[in-house]
Amino acid sequence: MSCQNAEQLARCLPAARRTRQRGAVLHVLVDCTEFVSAQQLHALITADGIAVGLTTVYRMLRELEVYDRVDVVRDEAGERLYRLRPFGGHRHYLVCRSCGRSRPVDAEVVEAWVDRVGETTGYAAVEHTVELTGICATCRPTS
Amino acid sequence: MSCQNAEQLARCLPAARRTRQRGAVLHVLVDCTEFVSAQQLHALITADGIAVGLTTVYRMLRELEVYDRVDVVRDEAGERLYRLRPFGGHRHYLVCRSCGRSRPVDAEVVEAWVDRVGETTGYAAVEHTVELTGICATCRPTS
DNA sequence: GTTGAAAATGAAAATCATTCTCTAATAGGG
DNA sequence: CCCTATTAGAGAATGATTTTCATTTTCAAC
Ligand SMILES: [Mn+2]
Ligand SMILES: [Mn+2]
Ligand SMILES: [Zn+2]
Ligand SMILES: [Zn+2]
Repeated sequence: MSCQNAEQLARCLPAARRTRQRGAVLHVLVDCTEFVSAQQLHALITADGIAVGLTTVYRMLRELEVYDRVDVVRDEAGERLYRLRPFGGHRHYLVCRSCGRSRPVDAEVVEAWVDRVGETTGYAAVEHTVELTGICATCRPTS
Repeated sequence: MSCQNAEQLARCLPAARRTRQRGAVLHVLVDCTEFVSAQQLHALITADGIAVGLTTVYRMLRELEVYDRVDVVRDEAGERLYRLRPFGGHRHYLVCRSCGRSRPVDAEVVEAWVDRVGETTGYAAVEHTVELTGICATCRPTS
């Protein structure tokens, strides 16, 4: 089910030791096809019958974020949602406000625009956040 | 100093009554040229010698948001920052991560891209968040 | 000018995701 | 096995925002 391998992922991180907990977080995260919050992820791991502290889940997600292995978005409540980054660069997503399912969108246009803004304005180290939400076909009430 | 008028703004909201507090929030907000948090705004009002509860400030900002009179961004800590919306439609901003100064950017390209994504994917009611941050010329260390 | 119902206020408490602290557990090299 | 630096995690702390609810205020009607 994994589009990435948990062991491989572990090797990208600087952790000195291999623990049951770190393994569990990565294994479950690899199987997540949608964005999940730290708490949801913790619940999923727990549901698998593995005991891992919430603190550890938060720690690992932050670590993955620092090492650019996850994309992060905020939901409407400001809660942070994580998803393993499928490929090299980051992606942007269109998330259904009803069911939460997301699909990556082609944002080349936007990336180019961001670069241009950086050049035009003289701002350095320009970073961007781009998030799209909508109601997917499945969730749309049948008219 | 106002690019908008507080009284005019008050009329856009559904409030049934005119109070000293509501007036104060709007007056101070009108003079803010940069994004401010609810707490900063509260401090500014207090500094003006007007007593207004923090609760009331939060309430008004939420109201202004519901009625599309403010643009809202989140800083890196996830805190919400508000700014009166200058014109009809919403704007996107390039915010300096060092000093917080922001400038609107021309995002026509992005708006068009968003529309296209909506059409292409079949998602309804597509909404977007686009935020840019960088380091402005003033803040950049002189090399 | 008075009155009163509804609206608005705000102090204090609650919420809740996230971070911090600090002790106990343990991985893993020697 | 031993030792110790690393990791785990329970519980407390944090802090922005929201909720509660008793009190105050507005303003239209009298
Ligand atoms: Mn991008
Ligand atoms: Mn836009
Ligand atoms: Zn959906
Ligand atoms: Zn700056």
